[in-house]
Amino acid sequence: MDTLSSRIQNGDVPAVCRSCEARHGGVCSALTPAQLVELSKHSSRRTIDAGTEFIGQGESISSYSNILKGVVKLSKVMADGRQQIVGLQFAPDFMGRPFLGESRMAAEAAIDTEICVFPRRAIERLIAETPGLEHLLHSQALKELDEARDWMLTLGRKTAQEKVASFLALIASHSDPEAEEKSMFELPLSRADIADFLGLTIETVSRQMTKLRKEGIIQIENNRHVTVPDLGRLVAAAGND
Amino acid sequence: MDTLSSRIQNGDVPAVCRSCEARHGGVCSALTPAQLVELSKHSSRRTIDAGTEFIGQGESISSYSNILKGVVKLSKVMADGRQQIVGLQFAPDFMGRPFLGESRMAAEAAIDTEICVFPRRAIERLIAETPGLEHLLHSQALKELDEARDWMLTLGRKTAQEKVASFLALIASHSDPEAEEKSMFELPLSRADIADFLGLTIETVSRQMTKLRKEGIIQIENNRHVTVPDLGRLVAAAGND
DNA sequence: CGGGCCTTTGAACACCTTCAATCTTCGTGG
DNA sequence: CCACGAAGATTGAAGGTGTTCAAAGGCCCG
Repeated sequence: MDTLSSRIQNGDVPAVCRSCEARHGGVCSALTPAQLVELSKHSSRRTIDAGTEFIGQGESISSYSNILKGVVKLSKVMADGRQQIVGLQFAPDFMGRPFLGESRMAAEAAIDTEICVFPRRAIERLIAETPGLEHLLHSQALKELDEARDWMLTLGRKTAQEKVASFLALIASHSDPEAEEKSMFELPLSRADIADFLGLTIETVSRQMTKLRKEGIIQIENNRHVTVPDLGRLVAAAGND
Repeated sequence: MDTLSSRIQNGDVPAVCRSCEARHGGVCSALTPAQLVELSKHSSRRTIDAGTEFIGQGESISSYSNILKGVVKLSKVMADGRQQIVGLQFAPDFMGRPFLGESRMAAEAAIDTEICVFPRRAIERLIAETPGLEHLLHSQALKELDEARDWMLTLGRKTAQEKVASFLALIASHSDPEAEEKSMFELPLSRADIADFLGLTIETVSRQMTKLRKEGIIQIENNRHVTVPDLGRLVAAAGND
């Protein structure tokens, strides 16, 4: 629209940030061009292969990051190995636990993922001097809290079939943001991951997927590719009214 | 210590706030005396009897509040009546979901509770003009997110016995903040509430309590009064290493 | 002391898990 | 291009943990 001013504005923005999606929805959208320039000097892009854990549970944290592409799973492990995925993060989510020196969970790329890494000090300084940034992070924390509590209902009170349907509905909502009816997507998680997200076993997940398929609520190809002909039926199977 | 300046400072603080605990740990600690004066004009104390629901799921929100005394349970209900408690709040927690017009869950006093109620507009104006307040609320949101995710592990991966022990350990930690060994407290929840918090039935909760009692990990008198002779054993029974 | 509610206890059952075998998919190398 | 092997997914049968249904016991308050 206003090509002149946007050209000028872009002129101020670091080259690496110019094509970055996170600049619009992510934390960087709360920063001024000058702050972006400063931050970009200390930040770096990183590619993480599927299955790579890049933050360990209990590990001390020296950096934050932004997801540019991909899906990250956050998980907790008990001493005897039992595991629970406590959150999935998608682009352009911010990752890290502000104001806490160590991570209370592990972070692992569910599929091939790209992140932009910022030094911890730089972010904390920016938060202190940029109310808009703290507001944005506060909003994301509240959104994640809402999601965590929704999932507590799923974990505590839903049946295996409802749990699996809830998971599929969650992924569908992140794939086709505004699809009203049909939906198609690739599952970012293996059956084992889905089980750890739902508090079930691999076998139960598999059986419930088969059941949903036989009931015509979903179609599955090559294990990961899912088609949902009628989202309404899936949501109903998830127990969400 | 400096009695003069503290007298002057107290002189600026509204009478109703002077003896209020929340002024130290709660949201009000982030406000200046002048802001406190202004806010107190529009706020009011309220006593809520045990079992009274004072915010409904899906209800539109016109106020926030601070817990002065008591315990509040936050719960979600499914269409068919299945219920899950998704959080417990203690004094001096702030209650309400900033930046969202309606509540995604119900709030009910678990025991007799006192709260200080603020009009929504007043709080949102204060947040916008007081970075320290937003920081405090952000910190509380992150703390609640940590708690919610810890509980997801409990709901998804722990056995009934570990769940009940986890609940008792949680209550113990809120009763005797720094007790190293022994602990005594009154349970703020009925067996039915505990079941809804743990994703179990009343009967299973009862059976596991009996089991913990027979194993000597806890003592119970009059259903609600619990003594924990050795917190270490309870924590171990909760599966926390 | 009686009534109601909450809690405990018991027995049968169901759902999910466990253990085990088979099948599919996909990457690798011949 | 196909064959092979490993990893992941599905399916089956048996078993266990927690649920459901039912009854009895205990606590609180009139």
